[in-house]
Amino acid sequence: MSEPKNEDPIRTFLGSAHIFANAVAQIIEEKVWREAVGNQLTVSQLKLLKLVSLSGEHKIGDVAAFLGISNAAASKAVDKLVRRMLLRRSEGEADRRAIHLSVTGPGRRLLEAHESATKEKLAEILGDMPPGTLSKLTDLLDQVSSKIIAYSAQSEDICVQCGIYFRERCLVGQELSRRCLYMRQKDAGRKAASQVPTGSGPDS
Amino acid sequence: MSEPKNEDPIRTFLGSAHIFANAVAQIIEEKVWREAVGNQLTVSQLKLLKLVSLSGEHKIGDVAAFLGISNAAASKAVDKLVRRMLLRRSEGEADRRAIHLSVTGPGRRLLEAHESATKEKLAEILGDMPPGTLSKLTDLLDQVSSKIIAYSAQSEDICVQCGIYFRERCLVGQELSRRCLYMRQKDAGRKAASQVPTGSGPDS
DNA sequence: GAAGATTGATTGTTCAATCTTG
DNA sequence: CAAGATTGAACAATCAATCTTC
Repeated sequence: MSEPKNEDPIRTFLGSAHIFANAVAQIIEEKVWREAVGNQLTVSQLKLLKLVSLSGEHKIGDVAAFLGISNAAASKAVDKLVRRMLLRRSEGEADRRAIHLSVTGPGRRLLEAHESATKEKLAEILGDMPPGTLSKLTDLLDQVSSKIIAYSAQSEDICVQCGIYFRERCLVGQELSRRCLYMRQKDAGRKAASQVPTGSGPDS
Repeated sequence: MSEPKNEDPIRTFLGSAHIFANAVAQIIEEKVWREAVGNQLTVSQLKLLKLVSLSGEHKIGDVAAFLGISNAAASKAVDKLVRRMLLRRSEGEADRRAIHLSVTGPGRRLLEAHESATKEKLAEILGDMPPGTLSKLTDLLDQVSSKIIAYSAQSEDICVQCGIYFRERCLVGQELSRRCLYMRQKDAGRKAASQVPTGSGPDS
């Protein structure tokens, strides 16, 4: 509808998807997010910081997979944040090949400021959407994402690229009946916690 | 729904949006598109080629705005495609500061192959969506995109970044009552065509 | 002088190679 | 030898500066 005698609906849909993706990336992430931290951090750095704060310690490879960048890029990004004293890097205890990451005090303060400022802005932008529209849209998006991801990867163990947005009940993961990186991480955390209660693993 | 007692619906929505955007960018564009042309072109190059073929001759600045990259990047990208004989670059007739771009024979053949291969794959991926779902999703996406874009830019004349996906009746542009770059282009083309029928302007 | 396009320096990203630990 | 992390070279993107044409 509203595209009367136009072309391929799939193509039309892709057009909307493209604009939407750009709007989210460029305006919400690039503009809203970065303004919230006074443009002191790039978007990748912000994501990295947030990821570590949410999910506790990580291997570099996991960080890279979550963020959708290469191993090398993740390593260098971590390096930069460590040098700015926002992240702490220590060697793994069990496996000395792996590193452990954690957020420092200043880093955590920066993130908290970011959280509240962003939440406010987003309410301003999307707050007047008809109630239910957003959740309906969320469901539809998840359905389509599942189809697309299912097409590309038959393998079970592929990250769905939730980035910093992982959540407890991820429709995409469910539809694909796939254990994404986040779920794997959680399981590992739970298993470890049952032995040594260090309190790892993201608590939603 | 399906996110029972979970967090902020806006945040949940952003998560889905993120995964969706990644799925479109990485799987549809990066994988499907590039496979369709045998990985001879990068996604940006493909978009550039397609843009020129769809909308006729262009100034570099327009190309950059459509594609969402900087002027400099656009200039260099054009350069590369010209060197590979897929694009033709000639000086503007009226305004010799501007350049005119057109697609060469090989370029057009490459694009046609891409078109049909992509269409086929997409039907395979999304073809079994319940009818109407896609158009409903399209409408919802446009609504949200409008809100986001409206927040960021008060100015009238800003491109909505449709990239190669511009269409005749763009909901986003309508909702914002904004003449996007594409529409400006069309108007200019129509005005010129009424004087000198050179056949410029994209024909849907 | 202003608008358009191009070039140079910097930054960030990837790929391949290397190094270290299991 | 395998898995993980880091480094070096190549490449693309941006910003600032320059050059040409109006």
